[in-house]
Amino acid sequence: MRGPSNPRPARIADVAREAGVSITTVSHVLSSKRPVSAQTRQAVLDAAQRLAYRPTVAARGLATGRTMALGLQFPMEGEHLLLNPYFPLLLGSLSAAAVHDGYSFVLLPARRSSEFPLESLLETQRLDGAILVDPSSTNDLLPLLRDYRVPVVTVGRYLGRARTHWVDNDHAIAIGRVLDHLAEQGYRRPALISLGHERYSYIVDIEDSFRTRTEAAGREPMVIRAEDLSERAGYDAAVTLLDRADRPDAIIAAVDRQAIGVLGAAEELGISVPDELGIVGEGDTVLARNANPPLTTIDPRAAELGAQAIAIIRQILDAGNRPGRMITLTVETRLVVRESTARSGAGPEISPAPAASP
Amino acid sequence: MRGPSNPRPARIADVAREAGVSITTVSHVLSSKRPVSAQTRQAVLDAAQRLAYRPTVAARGLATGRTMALGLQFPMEGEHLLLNPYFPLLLGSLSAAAVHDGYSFVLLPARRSSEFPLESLLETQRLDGAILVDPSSTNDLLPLLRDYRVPVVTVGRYLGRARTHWVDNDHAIAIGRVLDHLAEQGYRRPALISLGHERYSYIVDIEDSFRTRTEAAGREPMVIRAEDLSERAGYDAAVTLLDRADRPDAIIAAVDRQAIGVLGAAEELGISVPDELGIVGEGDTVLARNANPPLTTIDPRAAELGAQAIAIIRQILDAGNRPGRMITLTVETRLVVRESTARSGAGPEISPAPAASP
DNA sequence: CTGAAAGCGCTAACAC
DNA sequence: GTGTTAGCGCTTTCAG
Repeated sequence: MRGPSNPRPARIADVAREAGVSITTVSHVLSSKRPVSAQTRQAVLDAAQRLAYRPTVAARGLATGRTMALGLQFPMEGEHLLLNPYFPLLLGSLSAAAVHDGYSFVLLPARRSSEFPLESLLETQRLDGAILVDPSSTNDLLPLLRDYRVPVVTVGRYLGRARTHWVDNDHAIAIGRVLDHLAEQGYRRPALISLGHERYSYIVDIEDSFRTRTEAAGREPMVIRAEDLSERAGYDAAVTLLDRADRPDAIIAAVDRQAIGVLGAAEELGISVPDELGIVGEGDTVLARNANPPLTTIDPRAAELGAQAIAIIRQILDAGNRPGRMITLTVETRLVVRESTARSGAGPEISPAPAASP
Repeated sequence: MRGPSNPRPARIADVAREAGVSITTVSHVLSSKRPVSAQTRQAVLDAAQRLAYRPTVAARGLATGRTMALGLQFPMEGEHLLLNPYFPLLLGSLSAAAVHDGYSFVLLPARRSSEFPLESLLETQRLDGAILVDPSSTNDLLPLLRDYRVPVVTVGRYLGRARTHWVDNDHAIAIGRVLDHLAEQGYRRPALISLGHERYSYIVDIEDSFRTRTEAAGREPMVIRAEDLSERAGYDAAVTLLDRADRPDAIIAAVDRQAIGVLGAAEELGISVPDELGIVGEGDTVLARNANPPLTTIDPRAAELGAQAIAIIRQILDAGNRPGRMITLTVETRLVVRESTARSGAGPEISPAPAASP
């Protein structure tokens, strides 16, 4: 069935009447801000369910002084070459979680510009909080939000001066898993393609853990920094790597887009994948899935990242943000093994997806 | 100077006091919903200005029954290969205009999925309206929004059954300008790279107008459909085109990303740009600007498109949407001439940017 | 042309 | 453990 069913949405008073209690009680059942007897509680919940009750966002906002709007910024503007097919996944999960909690978004630019009334927005206190995805350390917005005391949660850590709440992948574990997998498949000289500038925590993390792990294994780390996250940059980096005397037999790329470029380079140079060269990407995007051969990739678990980011915001807003006390959350990645590293001919395998660790 | 200045934002009552009138009058001045004497009006405006007054979105929403939230959907999810660096520009302008009018966004997925509580959102939280950017004709969302009577404005026309309000570029004029320019520069056999599926009005428009114009000039239209909007697809299409006996001496690509691919193909085949081949892109993105040589491109005037889309929404909401009466707005593009078509060695030129035509 | 006052739906003192 | 009630800031009848 389809189409609108409730001509007039249920109000809190309707629920109260239906459950035979006062609206106060309904309010408290829904917010759990004061104890309610189990019986009453259940009656209210049932009534709310029956009437498909949803609090009116505006009314709640007016009463609590909240706006129910969150700032949202992600690496798009001015850095188009960083466009990452993983963002859509993340945005989807952020939006789903936000909708669930009654929040909507104000899309924020990474840098101030005359076109966007940023100051006026902040001045009039219209944001309850803000979520910044992969903020570069040169991000203009973060210091500004701090000045205006807007609680900020970043997805990926901010490397600038300010401290923020954050949720991030555990990239050390991720790289460890990749290297273990490559070793198992008999690859001996893995190389890493990262990014030409270290403005993202993600890049720093994968470089560091790759270096550490490789050196621990008694090998010299092969790391090359690509221009950007594009296929082209991946291609260029791969060509350089594969031209070396001690050429790598496996390449880990910072993102799937680059990995696609690596694949192209291998193809062009007549290097067979996965036999002569293993390739690993990151993002678990369609790019990796649809490649030929399909690419082994690190799944950052975007859905989890998004949900946790919103959860942190809610926690801060509900608890009345003790300043200085930062909430940080690590989400484990998942290694998705596909043909691009399946040297042994074993079928694809997928590592278990653990829950976020607190 | 920086940081929060107003500890307590001004309320409508403050403005009323400051101007020596009632809050009713202030409200009416701001909404122009009933006549107010010029004197009083000015006094109120001045007071509001002085106090930097901004209406509280939640309060207004409560009083009017609006949510002040707009659905926003653009081609990201599930169609990652369509990622277009022009979207960030458009999103920026949409967001700026929305903020100005007090609106925030709920990011909507193009297709229903179990992860996103779309039905529940529509049942309850009621969006005031929705903006769909380049909706494909197979878009799931549009029919759903219709069923729930959410006013929809599309950027680019929707080719499915339903009619919507829309704002769109005038692609016929755009292609005309490009062809004129190419002819001036002495190019005689222009070809067009479009998209493999006709699900977007944009693609239909440029193909049609290219065909019409070329045939009118007594030539056979050379049109090839690329796989997607990626550099790779542009490259592949260009290689095919440049392999023909009657090979084109100019290529117009549907988007800048493809045009970059065309450039790569020319380079690889040893075809000089702009001498042997002229290249034109679309989007006026950094991709075109930073290419070597810089690419001539069609500027869709994203800022104007975004502002107009929001303006239409506001008009519908304010006027009380007479159903059936669709608002449509055409925004003229601008041709940005750069080296990739500068055969005559003349410096870059830019066509004037006309205002939106009503 | 202008004002007073009654809500809009919810939260949170303040009672009991 | 539960209910009464006074706002939150704005729009909008209804009076004047």
